[in-house]
Amino acid sequence: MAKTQKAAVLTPQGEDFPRWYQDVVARAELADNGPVRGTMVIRPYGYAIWERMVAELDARIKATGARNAYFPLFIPQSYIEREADHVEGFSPELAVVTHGGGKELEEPVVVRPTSETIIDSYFAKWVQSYRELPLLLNQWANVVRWEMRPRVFLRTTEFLWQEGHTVHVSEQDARSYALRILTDVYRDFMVEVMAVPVLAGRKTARERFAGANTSWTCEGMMRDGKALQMGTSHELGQNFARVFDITYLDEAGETQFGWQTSWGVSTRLMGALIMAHGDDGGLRLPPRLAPTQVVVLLVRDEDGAGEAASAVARELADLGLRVELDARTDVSFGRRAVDWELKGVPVRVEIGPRDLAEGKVTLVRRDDGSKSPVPRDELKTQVAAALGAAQAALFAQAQELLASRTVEVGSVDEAREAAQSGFARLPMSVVGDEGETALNQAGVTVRCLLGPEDGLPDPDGRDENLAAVVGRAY
RNA sequence: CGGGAAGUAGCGCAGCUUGGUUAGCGCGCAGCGUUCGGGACGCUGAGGUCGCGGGUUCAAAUCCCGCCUUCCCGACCA
Repeated sequence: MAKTQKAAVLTPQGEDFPRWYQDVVARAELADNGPVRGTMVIRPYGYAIWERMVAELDARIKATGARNAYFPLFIPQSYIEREADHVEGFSPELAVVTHGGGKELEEPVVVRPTSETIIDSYFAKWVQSYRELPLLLNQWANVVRWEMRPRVFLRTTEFLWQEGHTVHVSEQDARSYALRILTDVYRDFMVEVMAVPVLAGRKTARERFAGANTSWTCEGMMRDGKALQMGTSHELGQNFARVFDITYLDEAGETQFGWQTSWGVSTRLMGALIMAHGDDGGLRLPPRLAPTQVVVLLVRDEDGAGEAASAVARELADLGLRVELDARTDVSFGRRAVDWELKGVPVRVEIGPRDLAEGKVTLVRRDDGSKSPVPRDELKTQVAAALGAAQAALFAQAQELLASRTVEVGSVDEAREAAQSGFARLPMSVVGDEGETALNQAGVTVRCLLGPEDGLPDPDGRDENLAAVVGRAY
């Protein structure tokens, strides 16, 4: 094969991280921009990854007892306006429909930015007795929040998500459910499937969801040291129950307002996946999430290599792995190798005449680029081992990044400085309200509050007694 | 929404300052041939309302006005 100059596949991360991100999205065929500002087209490969996320999350959500339902895209404008904090938080980013059927509507309808108000108006109708609680619902839907500064997957005007909405008999019950979602659904998925270490903590008052009493979050660190809020779970108290009149009769026959939660993760997780693991060669997918875990790459169809490649692909698929066979020998080997690397497929099995003659195949790991000859009869165990090792290695690398770019500081000034390259930790009592304002003015925010040993804070604990993690965020 | 940059073939760009034949180049794409273990090479070829709308002019990719979109930096958010 003629030697040619190896052009950079992507803008290197170190040169221009945002540009690198754009390049990956385009070259790995994840998404395109839509024609309307802030909208996106999710391409088949990107959507396949999202579908894997949905499958894993949906199973965990259902394991907590929630069931799926679907509520309308259009919400009467008056609904949104009922809860004061909620209106104030969302009105700047609402898309409002004023015309329908060729006529001006008597009451404009809002395209849902989130569904608390419409779902709660039905909860009010459905909930009668303490015997029916808790009521645990989830919906997979698209929502619209008009964005000033859109960025594919991270901040789009329309995005896909899951939003859970629940009603409980007590504050305690609502709280423990909100926390269960945070840890057993979100954190578990992010850590175990996405291989992204996250800090699970509480939001400060000013970072809270519009209408919530308490917001809990999972924050991840991207490879450029910036924070990404990957999922949130909110305790809504009785705020919405009071305005939507969600009441039930308790055991004593007394009328009570319900206690509520809401929680969501979105296609922003795609951005987290890209930026937490991607390198200069493109995406690096953790095997548990990858739509294709193993690609069997036929080098050249000679001496029975083609048959051998199909046999290997079948063999691996029979193990229950997600396998793809690439027998496109009319496309050069190098090009195909680069393409699969861009797409982040965790393990590649290369088979050509040379391997065949030696009774082996070549196993290549995407996460570290290692190549090793593997005897045919050891292939199954070696592939399984490589997948396990790749999953662990990606998590370990991300964890090391988080650890090495998080520093303990003692003042707001030091925190602002440290946040330029990662996270800073300091007591919230040192930050205070003025400190938080000062940080915000420098483009830095308190990402979350943590308890002792980086654990979840005591829900009743005061902010001043907690550790603040501050950083720049997407 | 404020400040900056940019929209010319699928992608990346030149041409615009100083208006004037048929709008070029690289990559990609199609056909044929030679290749084939890390983005192969040659030949032939297809592909363009120059972002959209208006204006100036005998003549606009080029000059003027408006709008849309994208990227970067700030205020809001999953």
